[in-house]
Amino acid sequence: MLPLLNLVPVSKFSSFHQRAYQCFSSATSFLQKDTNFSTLFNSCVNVNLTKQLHALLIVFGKSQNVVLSTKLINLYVTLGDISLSRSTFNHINKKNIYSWNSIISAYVRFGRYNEAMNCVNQLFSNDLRPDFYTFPPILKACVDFDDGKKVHCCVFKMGFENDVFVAASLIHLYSRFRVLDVAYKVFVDMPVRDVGSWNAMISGFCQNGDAAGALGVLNRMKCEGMEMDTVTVSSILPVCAQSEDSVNGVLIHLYVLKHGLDTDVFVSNALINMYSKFGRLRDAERVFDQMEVRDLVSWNSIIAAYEQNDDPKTALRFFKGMQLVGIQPDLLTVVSLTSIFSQLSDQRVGRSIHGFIMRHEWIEKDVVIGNALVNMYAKLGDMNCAHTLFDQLPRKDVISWNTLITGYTQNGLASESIDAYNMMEECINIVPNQGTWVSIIPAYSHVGALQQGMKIHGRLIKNSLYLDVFVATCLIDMYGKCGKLEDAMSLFYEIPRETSVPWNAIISSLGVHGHGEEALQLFKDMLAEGVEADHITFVSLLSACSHSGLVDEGQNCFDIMQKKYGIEPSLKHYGCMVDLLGRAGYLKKAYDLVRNMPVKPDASIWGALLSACRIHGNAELGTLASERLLEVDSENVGYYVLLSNIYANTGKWEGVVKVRSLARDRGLRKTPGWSSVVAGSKVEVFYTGNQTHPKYAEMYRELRVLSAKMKNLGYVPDYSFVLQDVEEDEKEQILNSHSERLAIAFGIISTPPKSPIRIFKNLRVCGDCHNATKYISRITEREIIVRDSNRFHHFKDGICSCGDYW
DNA sequence: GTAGGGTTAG
Repeated sequence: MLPLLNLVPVSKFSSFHQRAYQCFSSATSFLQKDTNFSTLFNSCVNVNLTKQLHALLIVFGKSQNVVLSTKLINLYVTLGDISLSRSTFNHINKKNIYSWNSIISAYVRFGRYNEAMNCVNQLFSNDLRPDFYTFPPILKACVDFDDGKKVHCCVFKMGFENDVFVAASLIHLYSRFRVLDVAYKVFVDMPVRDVGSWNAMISGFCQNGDAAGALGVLNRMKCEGMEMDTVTVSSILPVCAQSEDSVNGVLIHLYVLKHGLDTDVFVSNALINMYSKFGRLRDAERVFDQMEVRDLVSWNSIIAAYEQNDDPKTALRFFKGMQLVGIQPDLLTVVSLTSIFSQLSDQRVGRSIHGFIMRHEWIEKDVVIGNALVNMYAKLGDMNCAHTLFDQLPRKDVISWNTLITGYTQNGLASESIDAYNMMEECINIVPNQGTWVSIIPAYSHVGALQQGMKIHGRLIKNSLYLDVFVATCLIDMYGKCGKLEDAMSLFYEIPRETSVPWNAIISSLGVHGHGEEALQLFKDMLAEGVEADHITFVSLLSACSHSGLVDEGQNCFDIMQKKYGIEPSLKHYGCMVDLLGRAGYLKKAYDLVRNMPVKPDASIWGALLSACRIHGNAELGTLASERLLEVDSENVGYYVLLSNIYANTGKWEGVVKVRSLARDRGLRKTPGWSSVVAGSKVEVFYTGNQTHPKYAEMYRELRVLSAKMKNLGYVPDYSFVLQDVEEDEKEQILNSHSERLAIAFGIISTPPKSPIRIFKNLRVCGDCHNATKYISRITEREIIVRDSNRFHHFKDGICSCGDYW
């Protein structure tokens, strides 16, 4: 009743009340002692009128009439005032079972289960005998207590078990306690079932996520000739949404229309949510448009629909519409808002939502809202705020931790992410879940922490979670990124692969290892197994072609992606194509592609072109690309470095000086280059030019010896990779102190002879170091695996797997 | 005069 009142437009609201008041006044002006007061209750549409009626009952000496008092109790509850219900109840001298039932169900309706149970205990200590009506509310209250079984025994002893209302409550209770077999037993033992009994059983399965069970019961219901009602439909629709069963979902929608169930708010809300999950926003909006009455859930649902389907602007428009009709946002509205403003990258409004939440003290109320805020700050790239807020959360659950860990990983702060994960593992009450694994494994991949990643893999094997497609995909990616391509492959063949997700990961792994042909073959296999390619598949594929110099194949993929799959190329796809053409030396073609793009090229596109210019020493186009680049992103220092590289390689030292001073003026500093090497179970990190390592002298000696041997075999240092304008012998010294060279030297002196060396570099590997590593692999008879920010290089017997093409 | 089974989340 109450929410309905809220929905009456303000203009109509007053006349609605006026009418009720007139009705009430004209009825009460002729009151006599023997009036039938019951009829007056219908006019009491608000608490004030009810209070007046209450006063009249007292004046006419009817306040001890248990029938009228019980009516009052119920009326006050309907109007939302439980304390008036309670005082009315207290004033009855001779309470009967009706009044007890009313006050108990009143408390249950308000979720005040403790008080409901107190009443129950008082009732039991009186001489009154509970009846059929007493138990359903009690059973509902039992979800907060563990004595459901005790109440069931009581129900059983009193012979109420066969009452359809009591049985439905029992089914509901056992479902809530996740003992579906007992719930099902109650259900099948019922001698007579009404639609409510079927609904209780169906929703029991639904709320335990058992779609098949729910649909099974629904089917039987149909066979027995029982028609679905609004409750059945609103229980089953979320299941269709969750199991992506659009066939049944749409069939049920047709049923709804045919039987006129669409006037029910619950049904329409469930339909909106279902269509939203299917990504069918037009259908969701049509349902919303056709609703006669919309409540808070309807608005929240349509807002969330657009928010979750990446249309924050429309979501915001609906939020404004909601404010316009005077519906107050609740916690869930605000959760959507946090996501909307992180999608819109709107820091300012994001902060104001934070303020709004603080003013309403909602952080204390529900952990979800705090998590949503942490997530918002993380998505806005402000990990300081995210972490501060996280520390202040009054309650943290596993999702709070996952949000923090993911935030760090996605902002490229892998070691902070790992720190957060380690802190989480110290909390005894937090159990990591799927979300934890998919946020921590990528962090391990990022820093190449293979050992830790494998430890998690081992842990996941025990609970079979490694078969979860998302977790497994992270593991595949990790093995790929840590150089264990065979392990990535064998895991890939172990797991279910009906969706594109694991395929994309393995194709991308093959790509960064330079196995373009195999990547193309896997793409064919994927299609042969009937798996549909998506836009990410093509990013992986195009980048695989690019790494292997498969220009024609890449071009072909780019074409069929649009023509056969109808996928519009995104910036990522264009980036891959520019990279593919540029690296292969088709600089003009690459530039033409950029000029004719229907979308505005961003920094990554110009960056790809610029790095192609560096490879092919085209200073002219390089300068042009970098000019465009600095227009769209003048903050990224990497691009200044690339341009200064081009100038250095072409001997234009004045250009180098110009770029450097430009970067300096803008307060940008070069990202320090570092390389790490795995020695035993430890990971050692080296910075370029770092001479403070305890074993530096030993490493440097090793490098001198190697250098002499390399020169005998024909190695000539390539000084164009030295950016400083210094003397020749100093240049050699500089090359020898590159971080990747230091890491290799450390690997050689601290691991057994002929064992493989694994190196990670945060930037791209230097060209001279690449050449030198080939010689080193031959001299030391070692396999050297270098992963740089772009791809893998496997050095063996003096050659590199990338064929010097990178 | 009183009762059951239903929709939205990080």
